[in-house]
Amino acid sequence: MPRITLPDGSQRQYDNPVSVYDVAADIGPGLAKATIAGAVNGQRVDAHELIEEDASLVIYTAKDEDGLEIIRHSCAHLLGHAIKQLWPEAKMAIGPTIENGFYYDIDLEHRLTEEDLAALEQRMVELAKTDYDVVKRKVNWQEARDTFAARDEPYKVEILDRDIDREDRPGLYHHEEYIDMCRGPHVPNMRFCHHFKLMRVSGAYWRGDSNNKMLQRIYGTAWPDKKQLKAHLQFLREAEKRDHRKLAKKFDLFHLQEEAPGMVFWHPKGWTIYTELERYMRQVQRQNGYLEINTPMVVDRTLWEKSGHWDKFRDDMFTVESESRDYAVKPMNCPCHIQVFNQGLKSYRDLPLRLAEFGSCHRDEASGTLQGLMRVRGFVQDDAHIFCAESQIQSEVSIFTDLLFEVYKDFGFEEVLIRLSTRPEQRVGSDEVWDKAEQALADALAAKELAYDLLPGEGAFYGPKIEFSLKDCLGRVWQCGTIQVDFSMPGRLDAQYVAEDGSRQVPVMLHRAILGSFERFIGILIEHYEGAFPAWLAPQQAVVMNITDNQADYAQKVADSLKNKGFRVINDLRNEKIGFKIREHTIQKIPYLLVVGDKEVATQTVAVRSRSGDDLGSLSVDEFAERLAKDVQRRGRVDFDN
RNA sequence: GCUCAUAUAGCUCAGUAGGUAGAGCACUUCCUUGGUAAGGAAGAGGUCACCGGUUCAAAUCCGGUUAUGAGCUCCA
Repeated sequence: MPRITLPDGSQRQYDNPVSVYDVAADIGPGLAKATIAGAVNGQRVDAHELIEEDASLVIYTAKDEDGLEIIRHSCAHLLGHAIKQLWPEAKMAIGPTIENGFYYDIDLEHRLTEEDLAALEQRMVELAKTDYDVVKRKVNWQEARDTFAARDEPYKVEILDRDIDREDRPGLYHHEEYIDMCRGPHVPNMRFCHHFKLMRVSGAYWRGDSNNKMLQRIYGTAWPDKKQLKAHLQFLREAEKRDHRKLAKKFDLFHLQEEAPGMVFWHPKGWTIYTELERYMRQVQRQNGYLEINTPMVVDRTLWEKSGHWDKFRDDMFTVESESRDYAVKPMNCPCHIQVFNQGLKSYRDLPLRLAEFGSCHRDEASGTLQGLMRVRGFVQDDAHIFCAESQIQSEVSIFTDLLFEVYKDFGFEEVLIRLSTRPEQRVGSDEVWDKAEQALADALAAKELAYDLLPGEGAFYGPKIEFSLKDCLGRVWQCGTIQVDFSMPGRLDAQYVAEDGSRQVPVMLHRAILGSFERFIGILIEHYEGAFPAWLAPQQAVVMNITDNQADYAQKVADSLKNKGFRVINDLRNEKIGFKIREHTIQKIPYLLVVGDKEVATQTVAVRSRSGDDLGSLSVDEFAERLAKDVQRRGRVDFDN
């Protein structure tokens, strides 16, 4: 006699066990029809699973996040159903949901082409159109294994053998003749899976291990209705236009070329953004107790051996040889910073000592990992190392976190993902030391009440880290800021200080960066602003345009006067119509367009237009300069120009 | 590094079934001096990524290399 409590607090009493679907039908036929699955006492279950005891129940429809995820998961099964019809020899691996969709990894000799993908999608459409019922059967472990062994599905058998307890009762979902194994829940009927699209095929290692066979991964996106599917595809098309590599060409910011893969040729406009960013970071660091240094780019191999980097990263380091000595181009700055720390005897009074460097680093990243500005081989970190006593860790982490968010605010970033990465398998330092380091970071985050994800095993080899990540135009996550506790390297490289009691102590080192690298951060910024940089970063802040040759001298004078005030101003005195010039510079997203005709010459003003097309009226040059100065001062904190 | 795809003028792209390359924009020159998103005309510009093979003949077919893109692995 189960008593069912619904989310609104109402209760329903039944004489016999009921399914989620039964309760939905009891509430109304519309809800019954829309029911995908449910949650009984917080546990997700299939629509037809029976509830025997008193329970709370949430009913999922396509409108719920959970319902949508189930739809996506079932689309993966649908893909499996279609694959096995078209390529019966395909071996099915796993088919989970991901953001916006799903994928299925399959082992298939035949290489799937674009046309195959279209044919596969077509078959999925046909299968889904029949609105067949999905039937779940819970079986014992042996029956599940026999089922997949009989169907020649070695990956499913391996999953059962390795990952599923012999006492478990795996769920077998029957999609007509196709059977998939899944914890579920899944949709009760394929009518929920009508709005999907297969996106691409790529390689993926079985169990995510590059020593294993590479399977073919088929990606799809799925939505509750046609409208949302269309909207998503539209979003992808729009995102493509914001791609920083595309915008870099459009705005002439930088280029990459074959002779220097993963290394950036900055053009004047891109380099202006870079140097303004650097100037800003230098100011931030000076105001926050950092001392800027600079260290060599090419350093003897023995230092890297001592630091431990040679052991772990030698394949990814560029090396050079000179007069029978081996050097490495520095892949990171920390060992060099310790060399600076080690000069002269340090006292506890010197701590925390914050050494900063815009450190140029090179890493010989695997060719397949390179990606525009986001993943490069040559880059500059806004790096700093804080040498401190153990007792100072938490406050330093805390101060740093505040500073990072202050900086990110200046760019208007709203979504920052925070993650705590803990000890990896290959590491240096004792477990005791790792315990302390991980605790220190967790405590600092807790004290700030910052929400974060835990990434076990993802830490650096010398210590755990907090990562602060931003998203690109497609929602891909890129680590930018970081702070890492390191109890190991200072000791390995003989750093010490004299403590209050006169004893020699090894300092703790905090590795930290706010932007991460200028390259990646600028890549993110280009996409974030879609090329419409706020005035303080805009390569060109204003353009002066004359209407006819008559005003050329005055236009030149206006531009010169603004340049003398320190602004980045260009003039456009070409023999073109004003509409043409406005169009060009609007497309180039220069914040301010200054038009001068006879009227402006007579009144000694400029007619100001914003890149968003607003007429800001006639201003004297001084008035305009004041306005621009204000914009520069407030940086990106306010979205002032839209 | 692995899987798949791509590589044609400065940019965006076309080039059907192998017969030594086209468009638009940009560029140069000339005309036009025009008040807020494209005025007109003419001209110049390419060893079709690179190396090799097949062929009478290769941008086109085949093999390799490099780079790029998507994803996987990696990421100090």
